[in-house]
Amino acid sequence: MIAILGGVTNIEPIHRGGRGARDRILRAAAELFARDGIHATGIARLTDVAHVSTRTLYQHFPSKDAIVAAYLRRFITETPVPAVAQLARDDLDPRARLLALFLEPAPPPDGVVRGCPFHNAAVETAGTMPEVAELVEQHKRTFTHRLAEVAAEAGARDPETLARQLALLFEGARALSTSLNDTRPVQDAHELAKTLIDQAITPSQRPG
Amino acid sequence: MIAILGGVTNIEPIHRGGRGARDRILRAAAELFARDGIHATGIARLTDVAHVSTRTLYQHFPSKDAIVAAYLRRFITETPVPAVAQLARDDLDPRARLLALFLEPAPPPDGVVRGCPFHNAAVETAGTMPEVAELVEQHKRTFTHRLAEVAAEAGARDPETLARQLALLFEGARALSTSLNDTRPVQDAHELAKTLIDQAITPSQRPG
DNA sequence: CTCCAAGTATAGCGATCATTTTACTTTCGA
DNA sequence: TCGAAAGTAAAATGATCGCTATACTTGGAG
Repeated sequence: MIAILGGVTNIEPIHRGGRGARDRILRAAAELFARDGIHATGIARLTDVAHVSTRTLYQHFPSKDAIVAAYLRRFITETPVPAVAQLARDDLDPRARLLALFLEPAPPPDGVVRGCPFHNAAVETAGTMPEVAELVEQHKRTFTHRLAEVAAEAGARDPETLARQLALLFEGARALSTSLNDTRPVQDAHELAKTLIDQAITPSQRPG
Repeated sequence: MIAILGGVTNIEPIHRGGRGARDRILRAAAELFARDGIHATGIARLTDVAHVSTRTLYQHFPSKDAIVAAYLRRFITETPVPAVAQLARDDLDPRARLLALFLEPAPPPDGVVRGCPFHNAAVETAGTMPEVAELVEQHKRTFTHRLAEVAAEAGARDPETLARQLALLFEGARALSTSLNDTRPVQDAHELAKTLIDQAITPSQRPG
């Protein structure tokens, strides 16, 4: 049972009293884990950026692994990855929502392009954190499922197949952008997605 | 100037005398970095698997970073990533070579699917190792270039575009396989690649 | 006002990191 | 055969890791 008080984002069990240390920790984690990586971000750095003492941090989380898990969970329950949030926009028709996934992301301030936080976490942890691996898998599965729903809404002949294709394209765009340190692949993915979507909606026209 | 003696793989400057410590180190690196990740692999573990003393390791490489760079360089100069090696097979026609990229990889012994070593290195180092970032970018660029060559050979109307699409698909297949810990996306990529290649070769048939 | 949870700062824990050092042994071509 | 290079084992470097412990300060509800 989740109480929603005022307009404040408050999903996790309410930690009574106190002034938002937990929140600052998670916002610091969102910034540092995504930008510098999980291994490269130590607890000390986390407490510095969050303006939180070590003790407070460990009163909110039992371990760093738990912070990593909470960091990912937040992208699911509270602040979705921006691209994924596009799927929920009610000012766009379904086709436009699918394409909005591939809008060019803002260039990173430090010049280093970073990919999907979930995928990055999977790469960094390499199966050593079962909870993280589980969260990543779950997220990618529900993401593909959401894609299929929107694809169906858009009138795709085979929504599941289109969804898997777009998921593939999305992951490829992010990953290749990271490898090349350039967001050009997102544009390529956008164009390819457009033709795939249109082919999947328009009745088949190929010979045979 | 590089001397090629006998049939032995010997590209780096010849370290006279001695019995292959350098080689064992790099083979251990290939196994451990790829499977467990770069950060998770310590020098101690590297020396254990390579059956090499710490001192010997540091007589061959100035630092761990240098080992990481050499590990990646080896995939370029000596033992290409298996999928990339498919592009060079002379028993297949160009179209089949492009498709061979997406043959299902052998399932990992430990049950943890790992993606492209170059991409993984980019994610793990997050721009903190300039030489590594440079090697990853270079590799992805030349990979796409090779794709374009084979695409041209296969008679693609626009080889560069097809190459970028296939590169996107390849990266996506590997990355999503890592995230989902399942190689299913490689099959999806295979199917999509087939239609993309055929559409790119067959004269356009779409309305307009 | 007063109490207490939530917060602060900081020192220190053992473990592990990459790297260096000391001292000794093997291999092999000249 | 003999000397130098390449190898070995193992201890110690200082730094940093995640995490704990000690001692003190705040802020807001009853």
